[in-house]
Amino acid sequence: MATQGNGRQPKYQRIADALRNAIQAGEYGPGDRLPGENDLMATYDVARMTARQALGVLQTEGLAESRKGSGVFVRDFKPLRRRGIQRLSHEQWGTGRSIWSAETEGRNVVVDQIEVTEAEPPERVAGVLGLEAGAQVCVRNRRFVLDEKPVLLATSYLPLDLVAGSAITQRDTGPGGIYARLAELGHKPVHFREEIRCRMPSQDEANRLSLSMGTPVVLVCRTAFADEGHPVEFNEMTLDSASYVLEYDFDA
Amino acid sequence: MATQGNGRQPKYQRIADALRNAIQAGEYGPGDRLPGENDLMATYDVARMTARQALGVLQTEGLAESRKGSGVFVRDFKPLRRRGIQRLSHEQWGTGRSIWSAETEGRNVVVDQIEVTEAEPPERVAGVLGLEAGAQVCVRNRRFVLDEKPVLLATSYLPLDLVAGSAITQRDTGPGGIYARLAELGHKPVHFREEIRCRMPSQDEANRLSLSMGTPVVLVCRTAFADEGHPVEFNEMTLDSASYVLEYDFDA
DNA sequence: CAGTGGTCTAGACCACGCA
DNA sequence: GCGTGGTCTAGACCACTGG
Repeated sequence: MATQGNGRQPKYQRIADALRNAIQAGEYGPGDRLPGENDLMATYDVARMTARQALGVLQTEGLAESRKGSGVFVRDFKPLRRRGIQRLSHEQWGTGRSIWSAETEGRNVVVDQIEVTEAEPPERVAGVLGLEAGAQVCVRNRRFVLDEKPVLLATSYLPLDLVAGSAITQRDTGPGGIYARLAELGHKPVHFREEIRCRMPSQDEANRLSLSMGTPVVLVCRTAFADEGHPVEFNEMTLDSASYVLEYDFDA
Repeated sequence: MATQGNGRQPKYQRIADALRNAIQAGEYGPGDRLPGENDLMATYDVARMTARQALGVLQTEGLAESRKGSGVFVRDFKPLRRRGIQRLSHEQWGTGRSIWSAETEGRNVVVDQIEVTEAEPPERVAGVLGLEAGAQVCVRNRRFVLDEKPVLLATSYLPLDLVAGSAITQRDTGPGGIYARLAELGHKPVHFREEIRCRMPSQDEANRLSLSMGTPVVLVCRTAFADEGHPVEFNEMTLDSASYVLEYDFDA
C-alpha cells in the first residue's frame, strides 16, 4: 500500500510538481500562501510527512519559504544590481563617495556588526596577499543591511604594516572608505580581481543573513592590487543570492 | 518523550553538526563514506527519519551526496577557473581557437545535446536584443561535458536577419565559433556584458547537469555587442556551481 | 543476498502566529 | 485557542548496489 502506487515518480514529487506548475502559471503570486500540510493531506490523500516533503521540495528549490505558525508562501525575487567594474572606478571612492552609493540610491543602508581586529591571517589569505609567516593583518568584518534585510557579509584583510595607525584600523574609515585611505598612504588600488563561487550557506551565514531554506550564497573574493601588482587588500564577501545580480561590463 | 529531549536544538541538527565538524576536522575526507542511517540510529538512539533528516541537512548544504544502495559520501570541490574577461579577447576566437580551450587544457571536452532551431524569442530576450515583435532568432542550445561530467548548459539567441545562411545556423559553427562567424558577417563583437545570478536548479537543470541535492546553479547571461552598441547575441548559461569559479580581472 | 538509501504511513507533542 | 509548521517515533515495502 506504500510507495508510488500509481505514476512513476514519488507522490511527494507529483505534489511538488503540481504546486510548482501552479506557481509558474501565476495561480500563486509572490507572497501568496500555498496550500498547507493539512490541505495537501486532504487533497492528495497522503500522510503528513509526505505533504511536508512536497512543500520541502519547493523550499529547497527556493520557490517557497515557510513561516512558522503561519504557512508556506511563494517567494519573491527583486535583486540589487551590483556593477562589478564601474563601482570600483576612481570616480567613486576618489570623490569620497561610498562604493555602495550607486547601487543603493535612495534606500536605507545600515552597516552593522562591525568588528576590527588584528590577527594572523588564515593561510589562503596570507598566500594571496604574499605575506610571510607570522605577519599580521588588519581584519575588518561587517554586515550590510538594506531596508531591514541583511544582504552582505564582508571580511577585509589588509597587511598591518601598510595600514597600521591609519583610519583603516578604526571602525569608521572616513569618506571614500578603505580605498581612499589606501590611496593617501601611497598604495592606491589600480587593479582588481574578483573570484565568484556559489554554494549553500553554513548555519552561521544563514543566520547572519536571515536566509530561508533553499537560498544559496554567492562568494565574491576580491583582491585589490596597487602599482606593480602588490596586493593590498583581500576582501571575502558573502552575498544573499536572492538579493543580488552581479554585472560585469568589458571590451573584447 | 519526543522533540528536543536534552539540548536546545533539534536532534537532527545536533547529529548533523557532529558530522559536519567531523568532516571539517578531516575525519572524513572527500569521497569517504559517512555513517549511514542505521549507524546513526544506533549511535544516537533515534528513529530512522531523524537520522535521515540529519544526513539530509548535509546534502542540502552541499557537503555530502547520497548514492542509492551504497551510502552517503563526502563531496569533493575542484572547480574549473573561468576567466570572464581574458577568455573573450580577440586573441582567443580571432585565431580560430575555442573560447573553451584555455580553461579545459588537456581535458576531455564533449559538446552534447546540440539543438539549433529558429523561433520567436522569449520576451526578455527580445528586449535585450532590441527586436521588434515577431522577429525571429536562431536558437543554439547545447551542453558541455567535461571528463564525463556535464558542467554547463548554454542557449544562445542571435537575430535571424543577421545570421541566416551562415554557419551559425549549422550544428558545427567552424573554427573560432560563433564570434569568428559574426566577425566575418561584419558584426564583430567588441563589447560584452555578463550578468550573474545564483539559485537552486529546476528539476530539468538538475537532470541535465547530473546535480546532486544541495548544489546550486550559477546563471551567466552574456550579451555581446557589435560596434555602436548593437546587441548581436544573448547567451544564457547554466553552470554547475560545484564545477566553476568565475574570475574577473579589471583596472580601477 | 544482505545492506543501503528512498518512500510512505499513522500516529504524537511542541512552539509559534494570529485573531 | 486553534491552526500552522517543526520535530519525532516505530513501524513498513521498495529499488538499487555491491560482494
